[in-house]
Amino acid sequence: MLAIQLIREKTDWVKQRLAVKHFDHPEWIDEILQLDAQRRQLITEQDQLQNLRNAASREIGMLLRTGQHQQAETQKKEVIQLNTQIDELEKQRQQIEQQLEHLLLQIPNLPHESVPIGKSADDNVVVRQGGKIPTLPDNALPHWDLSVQYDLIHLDLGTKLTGSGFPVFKNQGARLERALIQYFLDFNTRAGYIEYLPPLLVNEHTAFGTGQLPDKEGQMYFISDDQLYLVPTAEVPLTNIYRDTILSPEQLPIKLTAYTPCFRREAGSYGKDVRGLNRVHQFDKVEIVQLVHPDHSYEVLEEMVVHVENLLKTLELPYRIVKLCGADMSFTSALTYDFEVYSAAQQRWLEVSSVSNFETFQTQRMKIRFREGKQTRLLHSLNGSSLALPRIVAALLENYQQPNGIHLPQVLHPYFGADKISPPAD
RNA sequence: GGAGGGAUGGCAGAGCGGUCGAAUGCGGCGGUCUUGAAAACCGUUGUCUCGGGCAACCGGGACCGGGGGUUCGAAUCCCUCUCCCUCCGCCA
Repeated sequence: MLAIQLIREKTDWVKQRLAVKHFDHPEWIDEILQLDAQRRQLITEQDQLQNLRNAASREIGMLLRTGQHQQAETQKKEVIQLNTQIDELEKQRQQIEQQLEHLLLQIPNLPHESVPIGKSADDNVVVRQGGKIPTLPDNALPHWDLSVQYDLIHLDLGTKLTGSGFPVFKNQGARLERALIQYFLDFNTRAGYIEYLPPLLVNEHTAFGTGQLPDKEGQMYFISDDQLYLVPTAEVPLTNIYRDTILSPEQLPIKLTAYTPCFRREAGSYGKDVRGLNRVHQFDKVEIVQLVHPDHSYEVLEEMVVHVENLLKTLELPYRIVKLCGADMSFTSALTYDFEVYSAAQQRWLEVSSVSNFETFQTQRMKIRFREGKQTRLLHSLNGSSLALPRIVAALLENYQQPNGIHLPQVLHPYFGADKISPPAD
C-alpha cells in the first residue's frame, strides 16, 4: 500500500511511475486525493466538537459535585446535541475512509527508476548469464519421462491421492528433494539468515500484510471452516513475524530463511507450461527475507541477488538473471530480478527464483518500523527464493542425465549420500 | 469438547464511572557526583492522527486485546469475538 503523503506530495511523479507499470486508472489517484482532503476536513471538525464535548463533560462533573444539578441538566442536553453532530461526522468519516482504503488497495507499488520500460515479458532485460548449456545424448528425455524411468516422481499417483498438480516423490526422488532443502537452508544460515519453520496456515491479517489479500485471493487455498489460508510462499508467515513492531537500529538488518511447502491454486493454467514439474499446486521452496534500513535496501537487493546466484553456481546449472520490466512485475514489487535455469531437454528457461525489493509497500501495511532518533520510520522489506525446488529438480534431471544415471553436482553428494541417481535395480 | 480465571505503557504491576495517557517498581535515555565505572540522587521516557509553525516545537483528537452498547462522561458497567492461564475429558 502506498503512503498517502507520497501521493499528496508527489502526485504527478506517482502517476508517471504508475504508467511504467501500465496502471491504467490515473484518475483513481485524483479520487484518492479528493477523498483524503474530505477525510482530513471531517477529522478536523470532529476533533473540534469532541474537544467541546470533553470540556462540557468535565464541567458537568464539577457541577454535580458542587450540587448544581440544574445547570448540569442543561449542560447534558447540550452535549447530547453535540453528540448527534459528532455521530453524523463519524459516519461520514468512516464511509470516506472505506472508499479511500478500497482505492488505495488497488494502487500497485511504484517501480524503481531502474525498471525497464516494457509491454510484456519479452521486454525483460537479461542482466547476466552463467554456466554452460550441456549437449545431451540423442536419446535424452524430459524430466517427466526421467521421473518415471528412475522411479522418482509420480504425478499420476498424486492425482489419485489428491488431484492434478500434487506430485508424489519416491525413493531417490524423495531423497533428492530432502537433500536440496537441507542444502539450501545450510547455505542461507551460513550467510547469516536465521532459520524458521513457520506454520503453513495463516490468518487473513497475515495474508493481507504481505499483499496476498485482497490482490491474489483466488491464488490461495482457503480453509473456510477456520478462515485460514494455506501459505503460497514462506514469505507470508516469515515477513509477518515482525508485523506491528518497532525495531531499534541495532537489530537491523533482519535476515530470515525458511523452508515450507507452497500451495497455489494456479487457476486457469494449462498446456505445455504445466507439464511435469513446470507448474504444480504444491511444491517445496526455501525462502529468504530481509527487513532493512530504507537507505540501503537496493544494496541489499544486489547482495541477495549475488547470494542466490552463488547458490545456483554451486549447482552447476546454466542460469540467467533477468530484470523484470514494468509490465511483468508483481503488484507489490518495486524492483524484481528473476532467476531462470536452462532445462536442456525441454530447451527452455524455467523461473526458479524471484528476488524483489518491496520498499515500504508491505511494511506500510504491516507497520514494521524502526527508531530513527525521536521518529519512527518504515523499514524496507525484500525477499527471494533460494530456491524453488521443482524446476531445479527438472533441470538437474534433464541436464545431468547420462547413460549410467543422473550425475549430481558435487555440493549435493554429502546431502544426497551418493554422487548420482542410479537407474532402478529391476 | 466441558468448568473457571485473566488480557493495562519495553517488562512487572496498581487503577471509587469524572483533571487517568493512566500510580509504583524495573528497564531505557539525559544529568549531578567520580580519574573512570558502579552505587546514590535529580530529570526524562508510548503510538497513531488532525491543525499551526510548514524545522527543534506548540495545540487538539484517538488508543488500557478487537468490535458493539449504556452514560453528559468508561481502562473502570453490559454484550460479543479473539487470545492466554488453571482444572477435567480426548489425542499425535
